[in-house]
Amino acid sequence: MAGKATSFDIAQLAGVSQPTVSRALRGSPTVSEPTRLRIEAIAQQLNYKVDKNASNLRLQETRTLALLFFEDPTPDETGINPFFLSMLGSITRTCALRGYDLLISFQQLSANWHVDYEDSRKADGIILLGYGDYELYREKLEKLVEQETHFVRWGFAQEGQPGTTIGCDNFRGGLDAARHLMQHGRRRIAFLGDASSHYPEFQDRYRGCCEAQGAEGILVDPARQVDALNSQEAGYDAANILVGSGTKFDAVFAASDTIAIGAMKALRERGLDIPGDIAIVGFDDMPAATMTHPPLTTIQQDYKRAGEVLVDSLLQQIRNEKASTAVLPAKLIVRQSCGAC
Amino acid sequence: MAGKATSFDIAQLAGVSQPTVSRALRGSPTVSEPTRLRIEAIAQQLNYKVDKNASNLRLQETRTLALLFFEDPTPDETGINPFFLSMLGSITRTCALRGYDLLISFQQLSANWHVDYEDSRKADGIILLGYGDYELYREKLEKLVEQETHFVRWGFAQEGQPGTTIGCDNFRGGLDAARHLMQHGRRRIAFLGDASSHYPEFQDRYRGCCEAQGAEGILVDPARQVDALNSQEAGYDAANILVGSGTKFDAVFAASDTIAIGAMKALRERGLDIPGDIAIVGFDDMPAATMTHPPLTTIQQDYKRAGEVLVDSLLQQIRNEKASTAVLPAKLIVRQSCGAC
DNA sequence: GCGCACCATGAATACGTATGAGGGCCTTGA
DNA sequence: TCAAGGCCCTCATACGTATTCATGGTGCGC
Repeated sequence: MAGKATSFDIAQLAGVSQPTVSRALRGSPTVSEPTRLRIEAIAQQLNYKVDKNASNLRLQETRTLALLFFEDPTPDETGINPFFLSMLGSITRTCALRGYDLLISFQQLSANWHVDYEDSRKADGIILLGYGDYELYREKLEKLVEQETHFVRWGFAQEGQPGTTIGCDNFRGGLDAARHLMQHGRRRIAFLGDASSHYPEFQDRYRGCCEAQGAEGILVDPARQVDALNSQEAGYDAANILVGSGTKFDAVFAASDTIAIGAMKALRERGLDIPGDIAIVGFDDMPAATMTHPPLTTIQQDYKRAGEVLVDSLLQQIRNEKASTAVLPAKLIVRQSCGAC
Repeated sequence: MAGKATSFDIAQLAGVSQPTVSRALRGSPTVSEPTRLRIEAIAQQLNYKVDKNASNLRLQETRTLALLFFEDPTPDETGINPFFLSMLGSITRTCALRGYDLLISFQQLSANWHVDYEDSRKADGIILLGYGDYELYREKLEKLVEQETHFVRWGFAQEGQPGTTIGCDNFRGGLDAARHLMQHGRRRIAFLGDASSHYPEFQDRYRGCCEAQGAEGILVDPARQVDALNSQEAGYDAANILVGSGTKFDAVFAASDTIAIGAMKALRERGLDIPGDIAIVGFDDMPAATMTHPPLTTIQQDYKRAGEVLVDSLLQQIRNEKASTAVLPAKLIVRQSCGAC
């Protein structure tokens, strides 16, 4: 037997026709029990596996999802958001459970990769994972919708957005972070992170932070907000700018753990004690948050649940069911950088 | 035009036959220039993409590689080795450059996933990434070889191993780590990590460490080696055992950064100063190594190059060329935990 | 003006699977 | 004994592409 076994090979050995083999292996009730067992035995013996290409061609589906990581600044492999990497495990596992394979890529969204994948029938749908300037890729999303591509996106969820979005409750996360800091006596909370509408996740976190302070009667000082993109360097620079400006603050709420880690380095270099002088809270609960010194108090995004919801929502779309947009809860994880322990 | 455009649709619009369309789009020289241009224009206008399933079926190849993460202990998504995640970026990028897609999975190696993937023609070859008890999966590898599956593995490279392996120079890495510690006055180097043949990477690192000490006339005390699997908890426990045993040591060489981070926590809790009392060197240079306090001196594995070599070696095999086994250099990255700065 | 070579294209077919339509054969009931 | 009906299977075909072989037309040389 040269090459891989086909359903014809099995048919010949079993003394039946090829269609009977196909039906037997798919569990069709029109094949009699003994015939089915005989075919299954031969298939196993030949180590037969259904040829996915042929099967997919016939069925007009791929049983494969595509995952696209994109990051707005240079998509250097070092720059992959660790939070997304954590989510990757959950996504692959969920795909496997649902009987789907996962194709993965780190291309830029600006390439027309997304169009290719579904059109060329490599995948039945696409999962988009990325931070970045929302305005820049909004029109890409609109094009996807227009072409009726099945996709879900991880990010901030808002009315009137193109496509289906799954995200966490950034506003509530910011609210909880600020509340927690205030409960431990901090009254001057600085925010490190871009608060413009181009980075809506960060903006929502900042809004929650402001809301919590307002509820306590604290007037939010805009000077305590310093823009920062999502990198350690940006956090480092932002913290230095903040200290250098002379603005008084006794706590930092960083828009991400990555920013927080950079900020901690800068604060420590300036001789400030964490959490003695400055309490600090991050966002994401990435793995490295437990390894900082002191361990970082942060707002946890449930990456495990997020992966499941992303996959299931996408599969709903593929089955032409109504895809559910969802907002997942964010949870405060208290460690030591906030001074609560 | 219902559904996606096919080559027949284009043929009709261009007033030619389907084979001509196929030839034109693949750049066959037997199609005249004007015809080709006309066809290309129509294809673009219809947003035509070659159906991969049909194409692959016809060509009997998939232009896809499969990546399998496996970890010997419970493959919990939290437990994914960060070093492998770093490599992922490089692998996907290299695949993209070579015109291949990447399928990904976190299954256990014990499932017969690996067999499925190539047999069911979902992928032309497999990349295996995993740490763990080598003896346990050796027979799996032998089975892969027997079935003539194309695969490459990241890990320790040794004569007589089944299949093709790409790895880094663990022995040399261990040697350099110990030398560096000795150059800064440390004479009693402890090793945290399993040194049995079940974990050959760790064993090689330990061997290098011993060799370096021997060259300086230092008698290696076996009491300074404590077994540890690759986790923070294991590092934490091992360091506690070491301290508790009363064995004297002034430096720790950890078999991985993860172990080192756990050990640092334990040492600090015992009131030991790093690097004042104990110098410490890790292995891997995972992203978190820069975030520890103090930043961790470590042996860097070049994940970027590793990803390229893995992909290219696998592609060589697929083209039936002789696949090259390679050992990549390991490089000492000096930070502050070793007391050199 | 005829034959030959050559070029561009069309016709036919294969890749391996899945399914609707149809056909034997056996059972059952009158 | 024969018709009806159910069961199990085969026949034919479709999915969309890529290639081999065949064909028609053109130009060139003698």
